[in-house]
Amino acid sequence: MEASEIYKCIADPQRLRILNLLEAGPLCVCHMQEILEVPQVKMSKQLSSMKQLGLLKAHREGTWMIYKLVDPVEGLITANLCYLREAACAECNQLQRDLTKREKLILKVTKIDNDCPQEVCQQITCC
Amino acid sequence: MEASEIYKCIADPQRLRILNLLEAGPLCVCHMQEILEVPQVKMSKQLSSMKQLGLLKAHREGTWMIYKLVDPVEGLITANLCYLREAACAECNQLQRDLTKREKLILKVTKIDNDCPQEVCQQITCC
DNA sequence: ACAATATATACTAAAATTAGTATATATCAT
DNA sequence: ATGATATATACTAATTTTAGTATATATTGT
Repeated sequence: MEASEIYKCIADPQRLRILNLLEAGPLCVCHMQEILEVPQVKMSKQLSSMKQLGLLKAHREGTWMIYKLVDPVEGLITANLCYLREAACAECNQLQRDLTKREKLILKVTKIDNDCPQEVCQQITCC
Repeated sequence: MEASEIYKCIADPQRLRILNLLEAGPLCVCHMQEILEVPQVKMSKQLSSMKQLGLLKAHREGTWMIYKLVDPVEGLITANLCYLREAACAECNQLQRDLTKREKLILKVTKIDNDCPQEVCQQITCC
């Protein structure tokens, strides 16, 4: 994968936020949608472009599609997420807030709604 | 400066190469042009967009315009150049080759042509 | 004042990216 | 088979980015 392709990808704040979320663990489309507050089409298209690029893979669980980072994670991605988490900028705060929102959402859909893909809720200490 | 703006900038291989060159020291437009082998218009436009973004600054020395990175260099740029120099990919090799080409060119214009901006040739051990 | 060199800008055409609406597909529960 | 939910795709319109040609400006040397 070319560095320039990766940069083009993370040059879009939304795509960067997706990578940030997925680094913490797999997620299904609708949950990412809820965290980022974007229309379904947009989310779906961005995910598919990132999958095509080779950064993400997906599999189905029921009606859900679970997306995750390919393993091993592209080093350039890791390095930049790592940098941005330390840094102090508007975008960086957003990334942190997304992670918090992710935690809460997974807890909710797991414990309260009891309606969460296996692979996602497995991440919770007590599921 | 927003991270996404910086990523958009370095998503263009040519702009990345410019930053890579300038991290080694200031250069005038025509020398960068020669190293990267691009038409004058393109070089000029890319430089001006990067200056506008706030990554570069420029001053005149005779008919030359000398460009350099603003000080302090944007951390995200430094981190990425650093990463790419260590990495093994086509783009990374290009960056190395550019630096070598830069060394040779500066030596030539300084010692042989004797036609080099002060600030550029000052970098040479013996000028 | 004039020519040469280095660089920048205006303008236009071409290409790439993004966004939106509608529609399609897959899976599950009834 | 039908309806509901989650997701993907086709198509189009709008926007942004890039590239190219021509021209302008600034500086220097004659």
